[in-house]
Amino acid sequence: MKKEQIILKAIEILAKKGYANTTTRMISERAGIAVGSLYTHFKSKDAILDHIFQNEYKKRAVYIDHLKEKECKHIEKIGMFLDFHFDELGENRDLMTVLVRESANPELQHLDGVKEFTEQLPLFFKSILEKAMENGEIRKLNADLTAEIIFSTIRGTVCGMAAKSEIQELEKIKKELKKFINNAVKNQEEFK
Amino acid sequence: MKKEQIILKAIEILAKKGYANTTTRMISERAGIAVGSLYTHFKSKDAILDHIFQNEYKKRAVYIDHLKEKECKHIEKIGMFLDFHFDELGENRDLMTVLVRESANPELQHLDGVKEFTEQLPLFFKSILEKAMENGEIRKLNADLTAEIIFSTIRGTVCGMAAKSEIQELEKIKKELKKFINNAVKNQEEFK
Amino acid sequence: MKKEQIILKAIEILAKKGYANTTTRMISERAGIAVGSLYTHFKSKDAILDHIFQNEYKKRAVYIDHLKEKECKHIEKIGMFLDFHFDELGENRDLMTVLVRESANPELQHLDGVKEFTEQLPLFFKSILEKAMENGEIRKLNADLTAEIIFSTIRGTVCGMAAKSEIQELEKIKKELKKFINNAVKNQEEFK
Amino acid sequence: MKKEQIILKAIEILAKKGYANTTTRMISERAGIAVGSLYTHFKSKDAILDHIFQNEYKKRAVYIDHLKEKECKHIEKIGMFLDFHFDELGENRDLMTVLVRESANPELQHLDGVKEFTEQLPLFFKSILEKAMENGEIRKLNADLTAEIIFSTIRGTVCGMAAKSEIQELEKIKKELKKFINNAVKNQEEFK
DNA sequence: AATGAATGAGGTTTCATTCAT
DNA sequence: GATGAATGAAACCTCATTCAT
Repeated sequence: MKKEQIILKAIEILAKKGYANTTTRMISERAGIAVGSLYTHFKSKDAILDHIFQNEYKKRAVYIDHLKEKECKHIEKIGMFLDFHFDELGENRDLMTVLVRESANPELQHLDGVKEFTEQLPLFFKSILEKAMENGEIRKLNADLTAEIIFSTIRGTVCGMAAKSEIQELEKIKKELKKFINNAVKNQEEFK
Repeated sequence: MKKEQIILKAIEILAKKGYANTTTRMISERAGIAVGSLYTHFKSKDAILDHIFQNEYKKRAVYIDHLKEKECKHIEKIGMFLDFHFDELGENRDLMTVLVRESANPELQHLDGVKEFTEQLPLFFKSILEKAMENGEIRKLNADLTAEIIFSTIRGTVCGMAAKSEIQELEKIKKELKKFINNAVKNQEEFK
Repeated sequence: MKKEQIILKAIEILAKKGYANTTTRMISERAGIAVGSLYTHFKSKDAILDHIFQNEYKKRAVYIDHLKEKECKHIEKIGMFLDFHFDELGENRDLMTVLVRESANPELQHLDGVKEFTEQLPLFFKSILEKAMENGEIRKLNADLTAEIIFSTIRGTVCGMAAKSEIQELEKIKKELKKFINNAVKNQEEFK
Repeated sequence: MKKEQIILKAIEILAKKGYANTTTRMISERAGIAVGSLYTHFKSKDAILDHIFQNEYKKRAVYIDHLKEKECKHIEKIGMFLDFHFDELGENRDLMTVLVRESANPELQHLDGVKEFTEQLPLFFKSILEKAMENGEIRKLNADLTAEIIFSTIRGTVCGMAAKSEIQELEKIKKELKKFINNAVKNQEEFK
């Protein structure tokens, strides 16, 4: 599908240059089409980014629904979500860079896809944290804030670090990050 | 000093619009001077941002030097640095938003100030973590990666959350974040 | 006939937006066909307008021929022509708006249909005026100029006013305009 | 004044090509400046036309105020206004062409200058016609409609004819048009 | 005949930077 | 030092037209 082909090439450039420094001409050239042809597939430059975020949000929403029904400790689900996230990262580093960077771009908060992505995912973390607290799996904490912190930690880590690293490093980073978050929230009492 | 006046006003706009969507005209108007006058104080638009980052990096470097000589548990120093960071945030929210957002902007990585800011601070965390590990204050961890994770966590949290919140919320966020990081790195053994 | 269907829909849009602001896509969408299909019926966008003008010119030419053979005062023929014109206006307001507006568009003067429409109709008025003068039906006047004035008056009135008015107003406008023109040209002597 | 220089050159092109077919580049080139410089003087392409109409409306409004205070037959004032109009036409044919043509352009009706021009002038004719009727200077007629007809007649005549004619013809056209309008409205009774 | 994705020239507008005053 | 009009490259987007299906 041509539309997806454009998205793929757009992500490459967006990852490297950032949204504001990516021109429609760059995208069209990389995609091997005329500038005008971009507009037969997307209403505007914005719409390309929106499409990317919508897509990725949907993927995550589906996975989260799947997680919700899983029978395991709630807190493990955050680890699983991290796995999912890092798998994606392994497969498409540029995509993650774009998601992470532009989701913090103030000029793009009007896009539905971006809004969903930045608002819904923390809500997921929050609900997991709340259930894990009820179950005594983790220490008492402010679910709202901590959910945002986790979201931010993941976002920041991916942006600042993972994007620059070699593939073989990813596994190490993931392990470190999981341990980091796990310790951060876990119920210290059970060690006593 | 006129130069500092420009910086102050520039930060206000940069925080709200992002670097790419901030024009030199906006800055000059807000600063109450002519566009041309910007260029008697700064070589270019870039240079304004560079100046901001240089400034802030120096402030942190000074504080870090001061911390290094302090006699206390190494791990407490991260907490202190967080305090310092959040005090700044309380005083100048816009500034923090700019630092955090633009330090992740790929188009600005050529600026000396930005480079120092993003490279040197993790090095500081790393050195603290290493010493704290030697001292048995914290669990064994990959100092490199964890330093980056902490940097990213702070960066992400400020950008995604602190910037939007009311002042009275800041204290709560800071406490939550300190506990989060503290737990994440601390030596679980001591609970046994 | 498909061709006429396209014309009909094109007129609707042309009336509302003007030629330059009417796109081939708009026309094709309104006509319920693909853009490409426009070009199986018409050589170009221009050609659509040309076809409209050709059509309407022919209608008028036929009516004028019919008038020429009529046995009545010459000057009454202008009134009759006005009736014919306003009947058309009553039936298809959009069409009249297009004819009137685009016949004054300098970028369309190269179209045969447009040229005929703007050049031939005044000639008709002129010939009537000349005969009416010979017959002493009207005052002495410059037939050339007055013919143009009448044409312009009709054109201007339709464009500026008739197009905006309610249907029930049309009759009033027509009466007023006929009286206006009639008085303007009539032989004052006969009142003495 | 540079702004007026741009207007002058813009009018030349607008007269020849029409608004939609006049590009900002054409205007800037003819005015001997860079494209971007247009925008230091005008907010947009629209604004150039608006400026033209505002200007001309003001000129007419001033003259009309002057006419109102004149002591003479009301109906003579329309003749005077025609004189004023044709004097302008003699001095700047292109300007008149633009005023006349674009005042009928549906895509420009949102401009304040255009609105004033097309709405206020007929109101002036109307008020003259009403007073002239009270005074028995002219026959009984619908002042509203006739005012519009006169406005349209002038507009149409200028556009369709005067714009194309040689200067020496103008005087003839003006005389013919004055007589035309005069007869059209005058009180036939006085001839009895 | 009908389609509609693809084209690319060309439209309007923005903006960092310069320079004569 | 300060000014702000002028610059022109480059941004996003439109649209009449074509052509493979």
